[in-house]
Amino acid sequence: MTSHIHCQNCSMATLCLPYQLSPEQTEKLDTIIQRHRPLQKRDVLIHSGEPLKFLYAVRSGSLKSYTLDGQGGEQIIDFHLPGDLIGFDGLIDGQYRSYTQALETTMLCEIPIQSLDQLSAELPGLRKQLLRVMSGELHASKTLLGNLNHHTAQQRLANFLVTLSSRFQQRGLSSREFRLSMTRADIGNYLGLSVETISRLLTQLQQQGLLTVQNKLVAINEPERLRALAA
Amino acid sequence: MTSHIHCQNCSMATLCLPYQLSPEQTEKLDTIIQRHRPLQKRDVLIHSGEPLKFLYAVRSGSLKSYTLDGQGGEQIIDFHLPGDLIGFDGLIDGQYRSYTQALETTMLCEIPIQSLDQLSAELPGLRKQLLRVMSGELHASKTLLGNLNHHTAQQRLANFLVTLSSRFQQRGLSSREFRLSMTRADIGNYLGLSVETISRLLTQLQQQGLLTVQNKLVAINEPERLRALAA
DNA sequence: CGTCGCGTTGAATCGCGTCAACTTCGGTGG
DNA sequence: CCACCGAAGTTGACGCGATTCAACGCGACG
Repeated sequence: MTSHIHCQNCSMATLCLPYQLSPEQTEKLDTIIQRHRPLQKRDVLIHSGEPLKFLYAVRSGSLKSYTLDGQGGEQIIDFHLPGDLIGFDGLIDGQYRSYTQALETTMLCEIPIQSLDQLSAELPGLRKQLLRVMSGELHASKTLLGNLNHHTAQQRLANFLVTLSSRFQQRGLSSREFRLSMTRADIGNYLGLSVETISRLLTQLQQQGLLTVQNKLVAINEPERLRALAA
Repeated sequence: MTSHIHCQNCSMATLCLPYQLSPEQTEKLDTIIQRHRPLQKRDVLIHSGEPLKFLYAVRSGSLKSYTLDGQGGEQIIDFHLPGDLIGFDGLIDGQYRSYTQALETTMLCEIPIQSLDQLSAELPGLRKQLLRVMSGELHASKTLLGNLNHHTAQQRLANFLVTLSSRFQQRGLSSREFRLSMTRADIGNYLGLSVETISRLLTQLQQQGLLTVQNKLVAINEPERLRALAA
C-alpha cells in the first residue's frame, strides 16, 4: 500500500483536474498528488490566514467553507462535494481566505500549489482546466448571488435543493433522493435565513407533496414543480 | 495615431494584467492587446451566450454586468471600474455568461483569449497574474455574498459605499468624494433592495452627518463611522 | 414648454426574524 | 441494552424592517 492515489481510477476525475487530459498527462499529474489523511466530522482542514500550500480535491464526504465576521459568527460561503476543488480563492495573496470544516468523514487529495504551477507550464490542457474550474466557481458564485438577492425564502430553499440535486447527479448519484450532510442551521446560514424558516419551509414543501423529508434524508417527488418554485 | 495602445503608459497597469511583468514581458503583452471603440452610455458590450473571444480591460468609465431572470428582469452581479477585467466567468464553456453595459462613456482594451493563452505558456508571470486576478474576483464575489446575507439594508449600503471608496482609492482617485455612475435602481438591484430603500437610507446617512449626497455625487464625511456601520 | 427618466417621501402591508416551549435524534456511559 | 443528556429540529405567537403602492419634485432633452 502506497500513499499515492491514482487519478486514473478516481471516479471523480471527470469533475476534477484530470478532465480532458490524456493518460500520459494524467500520469504526470498523478506524481504530484498525495492522499490526505481522512477527516472526521467537525475536523477543520483549513484555517483562514494560513499560507496556501495545497489545493484539496474532495474524494468522498463533504465540507463547508466559512468566514468569521466581527463577532465571531460563521458566514457559510460554500459546501463542497466529491470532485470539488478547495482553495482557489486564496491564490490572490497566497493565504487561505476561509475556514473549511468536514461535515462528515471525508477523504481528500492534496495538490501542492508549486508543483501544480510548474506542471501547468508543460501541459496546456492542465492550464486550461485550471482556468475552467476557477471560471466555473466564479460563475457559480455570481449565480448564487443573483439567486439570493431578490428571492423569497421559498425560492432560495427550492433553488438550493435543485442545485444540490443536480450536483449529485453530476457525481453519478441519485438526483431524486439524497442526504443533507449539513444541519438546518448551516443551510439557513448559507441562504441568509433563520433555522426556523428552513424548518417551516421543508414542512410546507412536504405538505404540498413536492418533497418527502425524513431527518437528513430528502426525496424530491416533483422535480418540475420544485424547479418552477426556484425560478 | 495607431490603434495600438501601450500597457507601459497605462495608469491602470498595476491593477491589470501587466502587474509584476518586466518591461520586455509587458511589451510582448502589448502586441496582442487592441484598443476597443469607445462605448457610449447604455451601449451593450457583451451579450450573454455569445462566444467568448476577448477579455476586456476597462481603461476609463464604468459598466455593469447582469443576467436576465425568467421574466426578463435584470440581476446586476457586478460593477466594473477602470483596471477591472471582464469576461472571466465565461472561460468555463467559451461563452459569455452575462450582459455587460456601459454606465457612461467608456474606453476599453480588448484581449484575444487565444493569444493570451499562448502567451501565458511563455510567461509564468502572466500565468500567475491571470490566476491571481481570477482568484481575487472569486474572493470578492464570496465576500459580497457574506455581506448581503445576514445584513440589514443599512449595513449593505454602507458596505457598498466603503467598498466603492476603497476601489477608487486603489485607482488613485479620492476615497472621500466620488460619483455614482449607476442609478439608485442599479444599486438597489445589486444589493437586493428596493429603490425606495436606497433613497431613504442615503437621506438618513446624510442626516446623521456621515455623508453628503448631491444627486450622483457622494462625499464621505466620516469614513470611520461608515465603516463601523458596514460591519 | 411638455415629456420622460430618475429620485424622494409617505402610508399601508407582509414576509421573515426573534423569542420561547417543546420534541426528537444521536451519541455516551453505566 | 437501555437511560441519559445535549444537540438538532419543530412549531406557535409576536414584532419589526423592508417592500409595495402611490403621489410628487426635479433636471435633461427634444
